[in-house]
Amino acid sequence: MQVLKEEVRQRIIKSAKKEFRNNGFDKASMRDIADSAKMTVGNLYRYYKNKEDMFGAIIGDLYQELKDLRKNMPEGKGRVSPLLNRLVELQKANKAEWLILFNTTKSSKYGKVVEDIYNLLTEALVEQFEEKKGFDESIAKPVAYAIINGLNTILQNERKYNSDAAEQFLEYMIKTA
Amino acid sequence: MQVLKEEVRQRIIKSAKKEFRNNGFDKASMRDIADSAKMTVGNLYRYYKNKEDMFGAIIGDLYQELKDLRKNMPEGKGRVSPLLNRLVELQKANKAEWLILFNTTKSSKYGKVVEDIYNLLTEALVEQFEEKKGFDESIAKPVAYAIINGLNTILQNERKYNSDAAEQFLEYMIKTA
Amino acid sequence: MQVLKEEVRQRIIKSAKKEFRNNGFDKASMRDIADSAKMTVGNLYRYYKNKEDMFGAIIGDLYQELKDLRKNMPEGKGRVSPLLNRLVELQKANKAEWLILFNTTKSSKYGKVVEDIYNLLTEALVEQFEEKKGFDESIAKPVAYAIINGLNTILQNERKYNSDAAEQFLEYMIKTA
Amino acid sequence: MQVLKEEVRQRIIKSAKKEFRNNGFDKASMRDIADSAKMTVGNLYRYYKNKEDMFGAIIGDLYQELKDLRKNMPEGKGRVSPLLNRLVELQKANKAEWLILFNTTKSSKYGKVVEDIYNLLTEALVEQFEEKKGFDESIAKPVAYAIINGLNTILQNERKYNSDAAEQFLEYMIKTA
DNA sequence: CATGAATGAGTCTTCATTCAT
DNA sequence: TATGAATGAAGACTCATTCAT
Repeated sequence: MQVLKEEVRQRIIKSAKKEFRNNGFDKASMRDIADSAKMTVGNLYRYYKNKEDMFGAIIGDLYQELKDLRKNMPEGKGRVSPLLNRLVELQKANKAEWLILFNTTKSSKYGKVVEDIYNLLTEALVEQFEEKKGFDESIAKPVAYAIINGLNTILQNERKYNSDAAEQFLEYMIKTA
Repeated sequence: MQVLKEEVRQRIIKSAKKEFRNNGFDKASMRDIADSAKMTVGNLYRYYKNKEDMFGAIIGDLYQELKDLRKNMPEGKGRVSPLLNRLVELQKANKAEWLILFNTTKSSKYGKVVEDIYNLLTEALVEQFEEKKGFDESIAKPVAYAIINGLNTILQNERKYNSDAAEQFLEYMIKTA
Repeated sequence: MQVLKEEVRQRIIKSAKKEFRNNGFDKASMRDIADSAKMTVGNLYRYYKNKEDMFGAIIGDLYQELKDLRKNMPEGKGRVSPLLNRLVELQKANKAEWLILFNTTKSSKYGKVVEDIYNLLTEALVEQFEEKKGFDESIAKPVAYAIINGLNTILQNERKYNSDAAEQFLEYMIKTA
Repeated sequence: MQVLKEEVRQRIIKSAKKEFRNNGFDKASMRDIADSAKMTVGNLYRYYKNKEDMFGAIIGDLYQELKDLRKNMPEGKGRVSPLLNRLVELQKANKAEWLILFNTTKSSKYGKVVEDIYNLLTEALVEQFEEKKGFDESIAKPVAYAIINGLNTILQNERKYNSDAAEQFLEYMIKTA
């Protein structure tokens, strides 16, 4: 059964997404991906140089967007809102990829970006907290993690992205600040 | 030099905690644990049946506490606060174990408890949101995840548990609700 | 664009020669040969049954010449010179093939011929040494290998075969004997 | 069947030597080495970090000697003899290792040394040829290869190193120069 | 009570060869 | 006549677990 290249590539990506999402990069098995894509392991390597390359094919675009986020965002005070809006946008557009990327171990090349996003949001929150009395900047970091993990939860649990929930959740998280 | 059984067991647990915390269950290496505990791999297996058993010995107590949490907590409205207080208490008392447990994959036996805690908090929040206008119950779950992940971030980043930060963070997360 | 069979065959042989010479039989890659010949791997197999067959197509003629060498050479004393002259002739005429063949592992079918050439020269030298005092026949074999490997070195290092060097080298190797 | 570590290490080295000598580094198979040493592949790796490490354990000493040869040899004219004597000495003391090393591909880390030895001998010969009329320096390189390959042939063919043959062969190769 | 040697199934990856189109 | 997708067996290497001593 001879198949078109592009169709095969899609099948691989689909299987790989599932595998990476369920098991993370390290525990994802090329054999399992191959089985699930109904082909041999060897054939995987005709499409992707190696596991990392395959991973990159999946989360590469999102990875770039996130890497560029810092320089594409306004600096200084009041940047929390635009930043969050952008993050939600990216989440919506890259649901599976986002979850895969954010479950990657920090040590890998791709894990760095995730860390950086947390830091970016933390910084933005620090500035915001400076304005308001009552909250110490020491909670900026936990709040940043809270926000992103909360958003990820929404992502994880809805078949289609629940924009309402995201909006409401952000309102909840931010309004006090 | 004959060593007391209990002393050895402690050495193992100490090394295993470090290893599990740094690398997670899957990537933790029995050999590294043995090396760090200054003994041979074989000896590890005299004290613990296998890797999972050793894991259980570490997070077992906390695991029990969390499993019993549901029946030890008051039911009905207004249980958010006591629940959170109890969780913070447990975190403080089991810092390393908590982080190890909450970074475990959901699929394992121990992952279930973590899920259950998220659910318990979610339920409590649902009730609370019902009272207040303005927030839908659909965000109860993300808020629950936000809270716990925020707390974990505090745990992860301070050498000694920063109670102030935890308190402040909870205040931030809850006061609107 | 339909291509003539013979032209294609030549392209393959040319690429294969380069590949075999650079990497030897085992490390030569069919894919690289195909790429370098600007065709697909599958097509290679329409022209040659397999890698070994392709190898045979390259060194086949030289292989035959060398196989027949024994019966085409005069027997008895004084055959060292004509033998060496013939070898140099063949080297000049089959530079790439010669180097490919002589770098092949002894175990293969083609390795046998190489061994046989060494033996033929050894035998001729034995006779020669018997005449002269001073040299034992036990060094006939090392001298045979020395001669051929020395010639190969010349082959390997000059862009165009350096006849002077070959002549001088042979003179050096033989004059005493 | 529990065995002493050192005995096992010896068994591995013995099998590895045979395998490396027969097939060279690249084609040597860890599985075959394990089989021939009557153990599992995994166990090989308890003794040697990887294939290269195992290779190094075999030819490491000889490799060092050869690497240091240049600086341990006299400079200037008349160094051909001492150099050859030293080479023969090393050959005698490291028969199997020598043959393994000299059949290694030039590209590897260890292949460099072999090349260097050929060059060292070539240089020494160039000087010698400058003195004598009649031979051009262009044959220094082929003569160097001839000498070493001739010596290797002796090594390869005798069960115990045939010192007489080596001596005689060198006399044959050198006396004219 | 402890050692550490050994196993075996698993991992990613490569490549000559085949075959549907 | 040619393509290139797919296969399958092999390669080096890792690691939790067992067991003889």
